[in-house]
Amino acid sequence: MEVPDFCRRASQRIAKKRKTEEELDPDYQPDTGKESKSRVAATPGTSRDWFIPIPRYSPTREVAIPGPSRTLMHVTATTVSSESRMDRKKVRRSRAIVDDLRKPAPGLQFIERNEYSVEDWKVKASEISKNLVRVKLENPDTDTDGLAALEYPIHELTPYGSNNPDYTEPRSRNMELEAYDFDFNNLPNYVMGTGKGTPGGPPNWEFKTLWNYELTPLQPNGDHFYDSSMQPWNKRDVTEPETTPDILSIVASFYVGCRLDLKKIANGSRNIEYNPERFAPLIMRVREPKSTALIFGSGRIIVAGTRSEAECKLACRKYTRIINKFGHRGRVLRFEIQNILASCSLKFRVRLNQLCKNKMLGPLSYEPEIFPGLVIPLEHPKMKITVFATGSVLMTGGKSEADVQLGFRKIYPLVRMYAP
DNA sequence: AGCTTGATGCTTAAAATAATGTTGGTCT
DNA sequence: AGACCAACATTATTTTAAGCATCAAGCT
Repeated sequence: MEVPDFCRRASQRIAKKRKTEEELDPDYQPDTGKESKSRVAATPGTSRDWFIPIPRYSPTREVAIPGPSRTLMHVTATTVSSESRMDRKKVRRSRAIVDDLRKPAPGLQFIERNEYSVEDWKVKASEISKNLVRVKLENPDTDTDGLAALEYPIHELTPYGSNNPDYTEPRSRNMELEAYDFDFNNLPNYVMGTGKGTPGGPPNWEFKTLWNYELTPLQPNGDHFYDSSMQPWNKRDVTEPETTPDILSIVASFYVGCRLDLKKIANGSRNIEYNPERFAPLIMRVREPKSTALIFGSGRIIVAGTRSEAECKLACRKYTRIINKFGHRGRVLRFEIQNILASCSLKFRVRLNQLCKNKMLGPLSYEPEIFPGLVIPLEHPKMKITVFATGSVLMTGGKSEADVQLGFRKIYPLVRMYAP
């Protein structure tokens, strides 16, 4: 049997590692691989001298799944919910095992055993984008759910909704879940912006317009998605938001201008953690302003946890002063705010299952079984905003307080449309 | 035994940092 | 078969949201 190239290299590495470990420890017992789930069991009847390592994650690739329905699919990887830290580590390594299915790889178990037909995989959740539906699958071999997400053309799927006798309610408490609805043609379409948007095309819209008018989704009308004689919105002013976002944490970085002796600092100061084998930098905390710093030997320092730009700068000066007590001559150089996290409550609930179908901001990922929030990416200012069904909003990635306010004002009219 | 309750820890996002580890590809 | 390289993961810090799993403790 021809051994795939990546398997050959893997067995080489193992042999090399075993050799060095044997040199260090004469009583060394090689790992049999029985315990490790990150390894895929070798095909029955073949030698166990090499194992099949899981191919690396590849964003998308067309693969043919062997089995009764040899459907062409795009394969993407996804994360797994509710796994322990170690399990997640294993799962990450075992993501996208179908990556190389299309290549002739005679040693790969899942081709030979013909077990990976679409019918054999348990459908866990789905997400609609364009005319493809994403389905998360459960892999019977690795005992991990959500191992891979496959994208099927919709017309090749059996409807998996309430009409299906096998249908079970998702275990999520969020009963707004409509991800099991595969009927793409009946997705609601919204007319937005100036009202001159091309039917079927991307809506032509501006935030300014959104801000001025509360938009109302129009009902599909025959072959067209909306009736052109109708006004695309109700001319009603959107009320000003009742709240503004509060800054929860700022992450900033700066450079002290010289290399630092972390051992010396660790031995002489309080409120520090230093375990270079576990994590390279020294972790230092001060009470006022309440913050934490990661101090690297290169002289770069990351300060996290402050609640305003002014507090953050003050904390940076404080850490520099502490460091200078140990013989360094540092200054605050190249200070830069890297990330601001802010939150606020909208005071109304948001229908996330409808919001995620809005095409205004591109494809939005919403998988309530994995995480109950809907993440909306913003380009200007570049940040990500997570909206929860309860109306809580989290904003991450902002570079300044002004960014946060601007981002919130941009997103508010959009989520306002989806209030009950 | 089976239930409820509370605590804990994980999921998502962002960002910098940097040594070390892993993995697949290419070349000799 | 082995060297080498590129690219990425991992380790940790901060902070919150809501949902879920998994514990322990207490009660019936």
